[in-house]
Amino acid sequence: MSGFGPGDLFLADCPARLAVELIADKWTVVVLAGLSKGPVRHGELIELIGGISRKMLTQTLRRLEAHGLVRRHAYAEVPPRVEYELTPLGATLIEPIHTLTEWARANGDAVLDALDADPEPGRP
Amino acid sequence: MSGFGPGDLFLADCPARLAVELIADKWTVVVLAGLSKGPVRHGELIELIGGISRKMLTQTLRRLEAHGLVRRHAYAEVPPRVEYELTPLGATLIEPIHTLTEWARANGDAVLDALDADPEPGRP
DNA sequence: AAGCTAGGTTTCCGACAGGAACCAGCAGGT
DNA sequence: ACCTGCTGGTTCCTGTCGGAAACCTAGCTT
Repeated sequence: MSGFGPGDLFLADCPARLAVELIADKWTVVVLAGLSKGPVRHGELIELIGGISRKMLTQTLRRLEAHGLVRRHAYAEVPPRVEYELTPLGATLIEPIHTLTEWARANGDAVLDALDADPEPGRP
Repeated sequence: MSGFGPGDLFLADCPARLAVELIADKWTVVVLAGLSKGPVRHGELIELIGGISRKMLTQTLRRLEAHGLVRRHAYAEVPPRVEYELTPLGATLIEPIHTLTEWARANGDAVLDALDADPEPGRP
């Protein structure tokens, strides 16, 4: 059943758990996907992603930068220009994320169907 | 660079985005990993995972159940016994999650190092 | 002088995460 | 009879977080 071994399951405190919490965030995965094609500007990400506020974009990018997954490059121009790109470490995260989004693309509808069929309003 | 195509990046509203938001939650990934070995009881998950409250466990499981990824089985015994197990759909999610946790296990320390080296407290 | 640009920050408010305490319902001990 | 314990779940309360909108910087254009 392709599971995780007994002590293999990451419990509290192990670094795997921290890393999972890193990306288990509403926007992180989407932002990383947006960066996967190469350097992108702040504004480009805003309209590429759709639905994210500037505040959350900046916040997410700063956190990724602090974790060494993203590098920020600000050009001293007017109007200002800022580009973000994945670090080598960050690039290694694209593959797992890609696996995930492929699953989502394949099974998203099934999830939607279940959600649509299930809604037992009350449970005694 | 193994990216996502131009229109391939999931934007708002596509089902992939919804599915990603499904699992982009603090506990969902960990709970699914905990279920990957077969039927597990509520209390077992509590102590297996460590750090999750009963409330959040129940909440997460209910949501996964509503999305068709988990099935709940309550035995009419005393003391009560409730087991949770993955549905076939839910089982298909284990592989992507496994890819993710493998990445986490391999790169968790690098992330920790970056986090530890970076902390530029203030940016003007 | 007013307005545009692009990235970022601040302010405010509603929603939610999370811990602690409580509940149901019956078995077994005293 | 009474009390206590086991297990899963729910309610209450509070700290934190997400999101919208306004404001900021700093130069160039009108």
